[in-house]
Amino acid sequence: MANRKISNTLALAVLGLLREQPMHPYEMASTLRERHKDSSFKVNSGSLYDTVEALVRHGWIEPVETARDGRRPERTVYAATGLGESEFVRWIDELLRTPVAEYPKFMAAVSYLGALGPDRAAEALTERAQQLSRRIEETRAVLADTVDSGKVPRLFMIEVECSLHAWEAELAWTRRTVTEIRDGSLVWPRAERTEQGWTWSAPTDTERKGTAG
Amino acid sequence: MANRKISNTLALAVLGLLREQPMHPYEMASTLRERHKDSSFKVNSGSLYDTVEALVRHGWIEPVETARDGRRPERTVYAATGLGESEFVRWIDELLRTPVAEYPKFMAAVSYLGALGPDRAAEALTERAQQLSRRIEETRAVLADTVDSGKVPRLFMIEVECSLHAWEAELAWTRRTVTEIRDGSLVWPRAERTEQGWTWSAPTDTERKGTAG
DNA sequence: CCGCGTATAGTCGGATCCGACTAATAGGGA
DNA sequence: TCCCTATTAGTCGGATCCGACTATACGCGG
Repeated sequence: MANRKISNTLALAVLGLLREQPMHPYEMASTLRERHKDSSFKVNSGSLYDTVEALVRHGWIEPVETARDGRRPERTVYAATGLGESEFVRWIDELLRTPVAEYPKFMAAVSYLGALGPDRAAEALTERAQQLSRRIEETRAVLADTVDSGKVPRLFMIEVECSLHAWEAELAWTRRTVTEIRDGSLVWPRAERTEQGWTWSAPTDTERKGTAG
Repeated sequence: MANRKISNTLALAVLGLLREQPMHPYEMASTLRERHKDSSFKVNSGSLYDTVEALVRHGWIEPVETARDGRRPERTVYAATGLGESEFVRWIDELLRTPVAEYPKFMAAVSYLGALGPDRAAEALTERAQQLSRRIEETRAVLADTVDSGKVPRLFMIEVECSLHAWEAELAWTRRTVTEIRDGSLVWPRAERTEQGWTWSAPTDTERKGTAG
């Protein structure tokens, strides 16, 4: 069915760009990259062209021109329709208002943290913490170079602040968890099979790591 | 190509379950729900059966029995292979170690917060804050009923703590942003078309909302 | 003026995802 | 006992996603 509601947020980005001016898909992709929006939207050329077609099917955008420059492939230029402009705003409102379940890969892995055992788990999380803080520094640098320097209004990069905040929170949790593993406050139970599923028992004091203190 | 690396984390969940004991797919789904793991993994029946097949193709799991109970559809029971068990641990390690870009829907919407105008944006974020805090309360209740009451070891629900932490951070950012919109510290520039792309200007003092204080 | 790397612009086929559907049985109230 | 619903178990076809690929043009060092 062509009428399944559009869910890919890349369509939101397309709509946002076409609200400013008509464009062909390749230009959308490069504009998004220029504006650092490729950290909020997964810009994949294949998906982009599919998304544009889906938007046309829904009547949210329409082709306005098909130009050919020399013998390069044709470029089809699209523009937002009135419907598209209003749905753009409605969709943003909905996405902001209503939290939906997301399934980040990190959460899946944390879910089975136990399988690594305390030492390897702490080591892996420590490495993540390093990479996260590097990424945070890089992002701060981008903000300094765009917003703080007055090149771009803060509102236009507000999502960068938002994800920065999220990463900082993740970093804090990660570091805290490493500490709790090392000082023994996050206990590794020993699981055992019985006829009726699983039981577990807290390790005895002598089994616990001696690093507590 | 059947050899594209498995990326769906539902496969991680399957592996985690089969490491405990052989199971048929439907039982995997219900076990995951019972254990509240359906908040870290998107458990969709269609995807589940596809994922199981992919795991078989990769040799990470294998069918061990095909039972038929009365005239019900056949149930195929699977077990993890040695390869599957080791890849399970390796995969978790990798997912923990290396942060990867995710594209949450919220971030996409925040990216175009400007399009709603200050009043509607603040209103939408306020509603989100309410829903988030409700969800946080519910999650706390689940933790109280499982971990705090000693029914389940903390390590086995650690991902719930992790996502709780993430939601709290999101809630904090959301509330702070509402405040900044209302007191005028997050400024709405007026964008204008010129021949050379866009310019913007900060609103004059008299244009700014009078709620600042 | 000839390679050669990079930018431009988009296509294609297969992998993946998912919701809606089927179909049988168990349980429980009237 | 008979119907209605919930649970058990899985199938199917289409929608979506994505990486790898094609093909032209442009700049520039030698």
